[in-house]
Amino acid sequence: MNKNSHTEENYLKAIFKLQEKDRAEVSTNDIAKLVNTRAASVTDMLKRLADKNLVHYKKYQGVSLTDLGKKAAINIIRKHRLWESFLVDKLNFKWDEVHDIAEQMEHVESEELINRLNEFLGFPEYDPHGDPIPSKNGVFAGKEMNVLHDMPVGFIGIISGVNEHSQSFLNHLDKINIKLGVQVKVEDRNDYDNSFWISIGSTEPVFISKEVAKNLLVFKK
Amino acid sequence: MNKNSHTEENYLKAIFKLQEKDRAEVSTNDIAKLVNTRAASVTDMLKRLADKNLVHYKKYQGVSLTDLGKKAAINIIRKHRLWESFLVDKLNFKWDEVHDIAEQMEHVESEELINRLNEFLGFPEYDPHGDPIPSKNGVFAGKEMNVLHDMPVGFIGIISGVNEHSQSFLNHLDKINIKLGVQVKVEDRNDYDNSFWISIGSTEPVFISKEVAKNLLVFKK
DNA sequence: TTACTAATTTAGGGGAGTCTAAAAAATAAA
DNA sequence: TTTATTTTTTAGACTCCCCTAAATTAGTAA
Repeated sequence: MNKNSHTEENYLKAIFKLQEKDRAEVSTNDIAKLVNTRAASVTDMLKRLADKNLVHYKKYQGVSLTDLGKKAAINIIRKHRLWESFLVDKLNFKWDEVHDIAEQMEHVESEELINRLNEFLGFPEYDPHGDPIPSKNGVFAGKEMNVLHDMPVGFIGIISGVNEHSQSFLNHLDKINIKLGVQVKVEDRNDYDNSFWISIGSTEPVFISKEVAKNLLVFKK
Repeated sequence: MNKNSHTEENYLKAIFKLQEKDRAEVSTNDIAKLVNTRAASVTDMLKRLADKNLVHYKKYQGVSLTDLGKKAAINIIRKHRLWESFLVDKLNFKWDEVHDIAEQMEHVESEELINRLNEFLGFPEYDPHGDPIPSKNGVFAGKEMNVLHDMPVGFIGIISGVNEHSQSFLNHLDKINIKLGVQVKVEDRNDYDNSFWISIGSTEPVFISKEVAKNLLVFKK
């Protein structure tokens, strides 16, 4: 993992948080507020992040994280929440005192350190504020995965796993542009054959059969 | 205490260490080596540090820390050594693995954090390398350590510190089973190359070169 | 559709910290 | 004491991240 600067990490984290909330493309102004800087500075940084393939960015269109960027963001959040747990559980800080300190500690760079810290804390699943601590692989606890097939029209979630691991199935997913981590929305379902219309991200809806829908796992958003 | 940048803190720490050793004015070149940069960059920084009243500096005359600078340097060293203790005592790192991580953690800014960490660790007086941890007020625990190299045949003592903190040196010590706290006896010394035969605890005597002997500190028993 | 407003981007510049190359001072050698 | 060598400093430039002011685009209301 190529090291990103502290500043870059803070931007990634901010974008992730906004994306989580608004489920949409993130605006320059909102980022500026969150990282406590000016819009012009944000634009500057977005270009740099795009160059490093950490965000998708088109002028005036807002940004979203790439897979790489999301991975980096989640990693920072993982570190932040583990350190918060440490501060509260081991050093007896109160839960409202730890944010600023964890904000600094989250930038310490050592995979091994975080793994050991995690173990030392007894593999906590939630931080002192009740926020889930993502695993090493970026999976958040506390969100049960559901089979897409069982979800109602209007459901919005994140593709987070598969029930079927065959070459042909995974290949099919690739073709219709379904990847782990992308957002899906159930647009419509056909009662006759239990097939679905779903939209992936912000593209045109695609058709999937019940066979596919039964093998796709989603997080509720 | 006005916050100094990470970089400034690293320079202060470096100057402190050099001053400790040579007890003289510190040279630009030596600093450059220690902070892993070029002499020109050091000169730049020295001016900035002088402006902030952290060092006494006159062109071509070398530098020394002001009281303010020394206070800041000691504070960083305190944090560094406390974090090293944490890493070894609580997270079970080996003593040769912790330096780089502590180098990052030492810059986390929170008085309260360090005080609580200190308490959590049981108010340790020495870090895992045997170096004294300065108190909040900058007082180092006193101890009369001797360089093993200067000890006569027959000397018995306790390994209590090192003069050299490189990964490779510490690793070498591990290999020949030298750890802090173990008893050593000088069995023989070879005048030709100043190498030693020493016994560690009750095992067979081992051979150490003068380079090693000069970097090992012992308490008289 | 046009005009206005809000959001975003460009242009230009600044500070911190880094670098290389060249000049100046200090030190060592002849 | 003059010369050669080493150390240190200056000069000029680069990157990262920030800023303000002005221009551009998008969105909204008339």
